[in-house]
Amino acid sequence: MAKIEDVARHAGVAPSTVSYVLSGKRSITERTRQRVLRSIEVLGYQPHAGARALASNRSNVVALVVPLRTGIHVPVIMQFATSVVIAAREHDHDVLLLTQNEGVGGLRRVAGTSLVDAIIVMDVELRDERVSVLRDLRLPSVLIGFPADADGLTCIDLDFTAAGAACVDHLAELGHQRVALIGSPPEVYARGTGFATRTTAGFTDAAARHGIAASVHPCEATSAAAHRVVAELLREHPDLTGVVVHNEPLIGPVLAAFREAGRSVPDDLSVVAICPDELAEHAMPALTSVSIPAEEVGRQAVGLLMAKLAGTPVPDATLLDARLTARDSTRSR
Amino acid sequence: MAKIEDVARHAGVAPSTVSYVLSGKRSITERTRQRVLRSIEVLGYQPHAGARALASNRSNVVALVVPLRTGIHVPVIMQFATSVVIAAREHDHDVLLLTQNEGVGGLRRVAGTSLVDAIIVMDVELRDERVSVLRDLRLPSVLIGFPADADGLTCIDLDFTAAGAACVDHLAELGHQRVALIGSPPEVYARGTGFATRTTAGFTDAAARHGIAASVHPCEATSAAAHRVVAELLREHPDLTGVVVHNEPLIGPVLAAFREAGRSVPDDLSVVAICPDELAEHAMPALTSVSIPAEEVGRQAVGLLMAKLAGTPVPDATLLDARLTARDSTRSR
DNA sequence: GCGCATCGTCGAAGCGATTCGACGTTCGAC
DNA sequence: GTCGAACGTCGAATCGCTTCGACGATGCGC
Repeated sequence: MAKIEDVARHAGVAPSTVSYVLSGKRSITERTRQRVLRSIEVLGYQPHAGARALASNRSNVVALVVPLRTGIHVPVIMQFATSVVIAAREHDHDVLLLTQNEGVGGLRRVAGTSLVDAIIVMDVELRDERVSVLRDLRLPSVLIGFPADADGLTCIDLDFTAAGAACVDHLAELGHQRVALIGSPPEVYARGTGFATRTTAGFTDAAARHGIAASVHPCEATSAAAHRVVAELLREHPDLTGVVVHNEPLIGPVLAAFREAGRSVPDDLSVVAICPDELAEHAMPALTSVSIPAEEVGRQAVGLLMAKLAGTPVPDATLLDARLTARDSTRSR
Repeated sequence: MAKIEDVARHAGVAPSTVSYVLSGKRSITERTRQRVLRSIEVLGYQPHAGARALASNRSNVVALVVPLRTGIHVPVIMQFATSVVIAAREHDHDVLLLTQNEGVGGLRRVAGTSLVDAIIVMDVELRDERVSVLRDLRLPSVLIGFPADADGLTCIDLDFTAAGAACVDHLAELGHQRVALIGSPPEVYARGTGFATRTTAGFTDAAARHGIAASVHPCEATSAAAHRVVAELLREHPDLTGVVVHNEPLIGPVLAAFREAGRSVPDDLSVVAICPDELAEHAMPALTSVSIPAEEVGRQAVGLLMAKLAGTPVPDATLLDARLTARDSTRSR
């Protein structure tokens, strides 16, 4: 493996010059710059990551903590993780994967050993022990989701409150008088996961504002549970005409259950989903939805992190717009 | 941040002694060992990853290349990735996440900069350009899946041939005379992804061996496509009584389609799935299935990698047993 | 009681980059 | 024509750890 010294010798310059060519931190004559680049190419030189990290005090690696809990939709996580990796690469960084189960210790470890320069944490809960650790670590970090006490932390997420409200606004505009929200599994609410409770709040408040009846139904992510909830809804609220589903794996089963119960979407019932766009587009019928912009969140999270690494100040909270796209599952009455 | 020298001073020993306490590469008197450990704890010492990597020529990081293509079931990937991370941590390694889209360049980069010690590649295709690169890199690697030319490489996967066969064996034993396989989307076959073609082969061969009629149906992972395939099956093969589904997202929709077509599972039709156990258990009815042991594959892949890193010889190919679990979706005729 | 392994520890030499101060040139301003 | 600033390059120090050879002390066999 060629080292910087080899490159320097080959190009007839000092090692430091090679370093400056690579980093651009000092000006270099175009002529020697080209010569050095040529040598790098000829020798196939690739700087040693460890040496670089040691000397520069930067590893160019960011940690990504992904959840592995129940009740959260895996494809969304994956989409998000992927976009983080891609965005990080665009900023010349790599991504170290950490799982929830290493917990706080994992954060301390990767920070303490200088393995990573910064941390992204997904699926933050209202009361999250990692939050205080992150605050103590002197590494930049970005949280996906909002803890109860977000002071001094950088957080980003879809504006779920607005998302819940947007669904109701849409249904109210179409003239619906009673709506229901089929939400995340009970354990998710119990954990105090921000996105679930915020959606409910937005949903409930908007319904009140419009003066229409509303109810909230947490639901396990199984086909059986979906059928149960649907049966219950139809039984207890015969006047129900608008349904919001905020639980990705349930979308198919809920639609199927309505169909099997003899209710047609959108003729008898209007359905709005909060889910990634592809999911809404591929459903039958295509669903009116508020999209969960996982990719956008990932990209922006990395952007915030890089800004912090560069010392640029960033906003504490970033809420992404809730955009509702009308498709074929809602209709006015 | 405390360094090894601080620990050494605090414990009254040489830095090298601290290092040996940590690595165990030379014997140390229990008394000084304890003293050093104490100092480490008191000072909260954590070795600098970069310095360690530079000096030892080992980063203690393995790269994991995950696919981000269409037609592969995301939760399975995630399960697998998670188990890799956990297993790696048990061997004191971390995991660097790479995405397919960085391609061969990504492999060259992380290897060339000594960022990682070893590589795990998921979703290997029959003709995969990464394969030759991996062979050239002098880093240990493990492939999940089998390329056409696996010479000199370490591969591991579920024995999909056996899985396809096991499904047919089970149905044949129950007396079924015509079976169909609903498989991955066409593009997956087109790419030459090993697991899809191997399942089909096992399925077809077993059917021939049992002398029963069989057909194979690639299918997009959408509810609409599922309905289409089911309709086609019922129309073209009225004598069909056994169905194998090897396409996770389709399981729900296929069951729903049969139900809507007035066919009961398992009374009219027996269904066997090839999918993770939880999925089979949560379906309605619970599905007889050959499980995809993602976690097991992940753990073993890491095990193989660690063995290679330690210089222990490992088998070129590891095929995990296809275990069929009978549940409520199959019945004899 | 002597010589020889073995054991436990030390010191110093790397590992391969970055970075800072220094130093000779060049160029524009006066 | 001189002076100073800006520019381009170099050399050396440094980052924090591992590892190898050396060396005194200890234990064993004879």
